[in-house]
Amino acid sequence: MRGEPSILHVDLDAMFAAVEQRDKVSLRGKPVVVGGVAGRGVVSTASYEARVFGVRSAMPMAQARRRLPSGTAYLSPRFAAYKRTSQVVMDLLTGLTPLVEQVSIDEAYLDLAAGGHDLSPRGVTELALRLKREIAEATGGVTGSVGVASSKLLAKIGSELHKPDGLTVVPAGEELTLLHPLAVGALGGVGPATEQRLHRSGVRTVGQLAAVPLADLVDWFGVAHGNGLFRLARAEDNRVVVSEREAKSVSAEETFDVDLTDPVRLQRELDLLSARVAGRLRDSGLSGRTVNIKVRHPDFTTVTRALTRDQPTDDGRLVAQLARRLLAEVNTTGGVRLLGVGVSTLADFAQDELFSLERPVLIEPLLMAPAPEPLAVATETAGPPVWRPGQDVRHDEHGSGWVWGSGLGRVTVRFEGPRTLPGPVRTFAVDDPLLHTTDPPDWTEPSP
DNA sequence: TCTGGGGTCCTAGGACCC
DNA sequence: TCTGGGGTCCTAGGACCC
Repeated sequence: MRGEPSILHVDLDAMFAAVEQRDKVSLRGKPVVVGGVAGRGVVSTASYEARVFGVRSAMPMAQARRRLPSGTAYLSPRFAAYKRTSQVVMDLLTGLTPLVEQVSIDEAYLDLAAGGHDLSPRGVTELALRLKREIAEATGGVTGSVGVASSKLLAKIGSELHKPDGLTVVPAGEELTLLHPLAVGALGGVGPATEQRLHRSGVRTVGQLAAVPLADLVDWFGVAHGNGLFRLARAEDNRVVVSEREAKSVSAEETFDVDLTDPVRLQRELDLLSARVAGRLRDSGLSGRTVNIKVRHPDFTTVTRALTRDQPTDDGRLVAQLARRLLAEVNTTGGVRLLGVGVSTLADFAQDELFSLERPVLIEPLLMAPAPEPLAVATETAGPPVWRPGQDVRHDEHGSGWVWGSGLGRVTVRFEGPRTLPGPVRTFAVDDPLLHTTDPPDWTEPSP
């Protein structure tokens, strides 16, 4: 918590619906719902006209239809349009300060202290009003709600307080006055489960939460969450505004209109999801070592399986192969409602000079040699020499050797162990590295 | 015609290493 | 030779956010 209200939170109001109403005049003033229109879809965003009927984000679309009057527009999301609008707003924000943290397509935190602004309550109020005006003008009528306070916690609560098109400035020193009467659910990180547990102990407001001993909170929620709640209830929040965040995982999933049972169909869906994930990895210049799958059964129970390799990949076929192996561990005879594929433990190839030209591949197991004879291997490629001779060799206690590396073209591998049988020279084509990519066997580092 | 899709963070237990 | 303790990595599940 800072000594002045220097953190600003902007949240665009019902953004998906607002963009649709902006782009289509006939939708203005009418209930609009954007989301999954098909059988098992849910509401992404309901316009304020639709919220009057109790429709909310994440509500099943079927339920929303039962509540809403005829004449309501049910629309599939147009993400490209929302992204363009989002970018217009983000550009405005970066004009105010270099320290902008985009939380989602329609939300961001700004550190005004990094922008050299007048941080008095009056100064930030004028700045926020100007920003709101500029957002509405630049987007053609999409409004944003703004909160300015001494911490992320209070700024976010402030932007929520007078939606839509709202503005709340919390002067330093008034944080607790604002915070304590609120319901515990207003705190970020307090979802249905936490709220229920708190209610069970008679804790309904943030003020009541602030009276709960730390030991109880840790007991109920664990160390991290317990401590977090204890601090938030006191408006203690030192979280900084971070402009760049590294991705930790990439995933794709799909809920089927009808539960799937056909194993062939399941494998095909898995392949498609794997290709989607791998494509997005490559688009971002990323690759990952862990492949995850997610299976949701018809009764909504969800299981995950994961497998971590030694080397990262962004190859859809390899991801699919590993995903299939994981799926084989899951009982799908009762049907599958949702299937998901993810890749995590991400690596950034661009940072590794050795791999800057080509993607790494694992060449098939090459040689059996008597243990504990160390293997020395020289490799050459017709293309750029991406292997350093003698390096990148792995072998296990049984003497099996593998070569890691990257590159296309013909690769010659010579085995030059001092007492190894005269090394066979093997040459093989790596014109398609994917075909030579195999699952890494377990291996141990050669002892020096 | 209940319950999306993309993420992040935390926990707990086991394996493994020193 | 009745028994350690810390650290790291991995897996599975769950809560939460937009």
